Amino acid sequence: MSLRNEILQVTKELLIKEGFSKISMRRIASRANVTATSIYLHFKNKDDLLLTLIEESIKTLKQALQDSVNSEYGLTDQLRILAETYINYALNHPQEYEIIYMVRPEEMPKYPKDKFRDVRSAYELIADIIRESDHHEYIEVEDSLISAYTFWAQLHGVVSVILNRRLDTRIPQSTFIDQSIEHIIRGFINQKTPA
Amino acid sequence: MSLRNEILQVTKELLIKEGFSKISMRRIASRANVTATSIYLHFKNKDDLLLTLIEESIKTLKQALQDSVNSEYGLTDQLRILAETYINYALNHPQEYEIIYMVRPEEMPKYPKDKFRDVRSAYELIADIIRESDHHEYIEVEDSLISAYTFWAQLHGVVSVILNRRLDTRIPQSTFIDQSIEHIIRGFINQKTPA
Amino acid sequence: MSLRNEILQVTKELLIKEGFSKISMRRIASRANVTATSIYLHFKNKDDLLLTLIEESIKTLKQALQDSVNSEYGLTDQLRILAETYINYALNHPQEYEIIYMVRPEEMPKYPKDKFRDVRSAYELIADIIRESDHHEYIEVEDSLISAYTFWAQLHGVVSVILNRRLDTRIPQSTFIDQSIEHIIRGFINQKTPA
Amino acid sequence: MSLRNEILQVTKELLIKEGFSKISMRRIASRANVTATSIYLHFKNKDDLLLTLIEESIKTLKQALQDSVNSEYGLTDQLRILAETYINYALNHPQEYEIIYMVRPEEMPKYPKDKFRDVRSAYELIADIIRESDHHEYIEVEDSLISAYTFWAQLHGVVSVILNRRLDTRIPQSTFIDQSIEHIIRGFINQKTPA
DNA sequence: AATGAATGAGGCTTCATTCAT
DNA sequence: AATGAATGAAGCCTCATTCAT
Repeated sequence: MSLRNEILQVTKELLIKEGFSKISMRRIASRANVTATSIYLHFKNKDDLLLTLIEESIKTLKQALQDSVNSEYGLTDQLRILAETYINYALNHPQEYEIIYMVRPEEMPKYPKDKFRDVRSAYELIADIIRESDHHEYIEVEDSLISAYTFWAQLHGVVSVILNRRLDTRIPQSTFIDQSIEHIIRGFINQKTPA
Repeated sequence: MSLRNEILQVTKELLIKEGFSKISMRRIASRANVTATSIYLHFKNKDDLLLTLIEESIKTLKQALQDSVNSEYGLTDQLRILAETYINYALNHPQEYEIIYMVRPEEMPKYPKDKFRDVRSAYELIADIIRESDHHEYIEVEDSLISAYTFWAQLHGVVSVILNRRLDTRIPQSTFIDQSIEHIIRGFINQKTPA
Repeated sequence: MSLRNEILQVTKELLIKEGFSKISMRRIASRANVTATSIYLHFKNKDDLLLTLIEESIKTLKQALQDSVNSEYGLTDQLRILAETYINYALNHPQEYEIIYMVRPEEMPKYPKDKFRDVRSAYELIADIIRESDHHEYIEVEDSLISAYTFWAQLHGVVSVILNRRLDTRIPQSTFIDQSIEHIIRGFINQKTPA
Repeated sequence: MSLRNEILQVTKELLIKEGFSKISMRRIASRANVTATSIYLHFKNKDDLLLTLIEESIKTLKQALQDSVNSEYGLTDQLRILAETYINYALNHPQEYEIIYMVRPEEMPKYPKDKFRDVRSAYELIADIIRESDHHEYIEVEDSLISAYTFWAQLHGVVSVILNRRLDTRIPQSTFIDQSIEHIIRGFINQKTPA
């Protein structure tokens, strides 16, 4: 593995293990068995390194979602698969997920706006799926973009609770996930609350 | 305002404006127009200061939720009101919310376990409401605790998206909130996904 | 006990328990259950407090030595009793001993010269005893002052080793003391090294 | 001179000139005309710096003692030479001596046990010499280890008095040393105190 | 491509002391 | 006689970064 990639990898690990505030050039360097100075041969500065990380992470999440799209699924199945994909990605790549969604913009100096736009395009993907669905009879879609965000927000909530270790220890994680997905999907079905 | 309160206030502001990692005793002191040393007259150390903040924030959130409980409501109404209360609290007290739920445990050295338990008791409140409801015919409650966490996770997702400024600028915040609550409540109604 | 005495007592305890460098006005105050400010009501400043401590400690050591002098003893017995008294005092009042002899003058800002002179008068006491002794046949006393210092130096060495916890744990302290006193006394007996 | 050595040297000087409690990273740096940060390029932290100093000092003392051992000497001569070597070392390397014996363990956080053992091995050296001597008829050696400690304690006392500047100014230092060595050696000769 | 040395800023914390009450 | 609030200096240490090699 090239040093550049090693640095990126190490940084991801540090991020998830010790949190954003504990990331330092020295720590990264030490983990990668190089001098802090060496990092500057591959990245302009700390911001550059972190932004590179963000970019790459966004790319892999988008790819994972796109790979789970199949026009042959019905809408419900498609949403369920998207939800599962999303949650799986987040739990299997907590570092990347952390970087994309859980690091507050304020902590990221000079986080450029076009990166944000890049992240948003992931929701467009979900919005497209909902919009293009044939199954309008089943679903509430006054506005597919809002629905996409609603869908995502709920998924993000589920993931956050787990990644932040706020889930009650008495609850098995898989049960929580299954039931959450069930709730989320059901919320999208076009049935008004019974009178 | 007493200096103690001023320090707490300033810290909250710093937290929301610049993020957790930018909080420092010097910065807090400077904002409060005192020497860093003076903070130690009111708090044992940085942890003590942050934990005080956490404790107080948890208290106010729990109070807000408790105040919104009324046994005369039907379950749906009660859940809706809880959801609204929760989201309103988070948006009106972003600093407090941030402290309670969005700061990663890793960033909080020695975050004591009993504080965690304190936070959890807020979910128990929700769990109790679901459990004690008369309206079992309407709701899926195989396990009220899991349901409470699911409910909370979804609310947390909605709040996170907004507080983290990840909501698409084309979407009005209030519309997003209303629709999200609708989805969440609907997900709890006892209707299986149509075959 | 008056607060003034309480402060002196607490300071002595701190000195022996935590070492000179750990003594601080705040720590002293906290141990005495008063505010740091209160110390300044009884002592001009930290130096004043420490010097008071020194003065009082010197006084008690001198008194102990003087009390162990009895003109009816023979020289050897008198020296042995002085040695025992000295070592006992040091071990029973380690704080005072520490203050008098083991704190380096450099650590004690503005340690006044007349205080040093006061300490020295303790050796004069020993010197006097040696000088006035009838038993010149037994002892090497070309210069009683030097002898007094030699005597003291050896006692001090014994005490230092114990107080500094440098004595090998395999050696019982009492055995070490007994044997040391034996050696010291014997060194004073007027017998040339066998050819 | 390398900065590392310069730092060690400067620290030794500070120790003897201002005392242990006045040693600070800033002061050391300032004396060495570098930033405090630079010290950390050569030593992990303050303890590491001090322990390095200790280790090196112990090594040189042990070497000096070992070099003065010669199996051709008689015991008395050997002890006298050891005593002279010891005192000479202490007076010529006061900083090192200070570090090894006069700094209280309490002041030295995390002073590792194996370092203590290292120091002790110096006494074992003396104990060995006494034990292996042919001249048992002349000497009291119920327990050579205790004798070694007694011997050392007395030497240490002599050195302490001088290094702590407690020797009466009327007494020439060399006279004091000569006479002290005489006393110490004589104390070891196998003659009971006359009845 | 990589390093070692260095720095200035800033992190948390404790210090002795003063001042108004 | 005692306190609480406050300060400026200093303690140890880590940071991101630069520069010469």
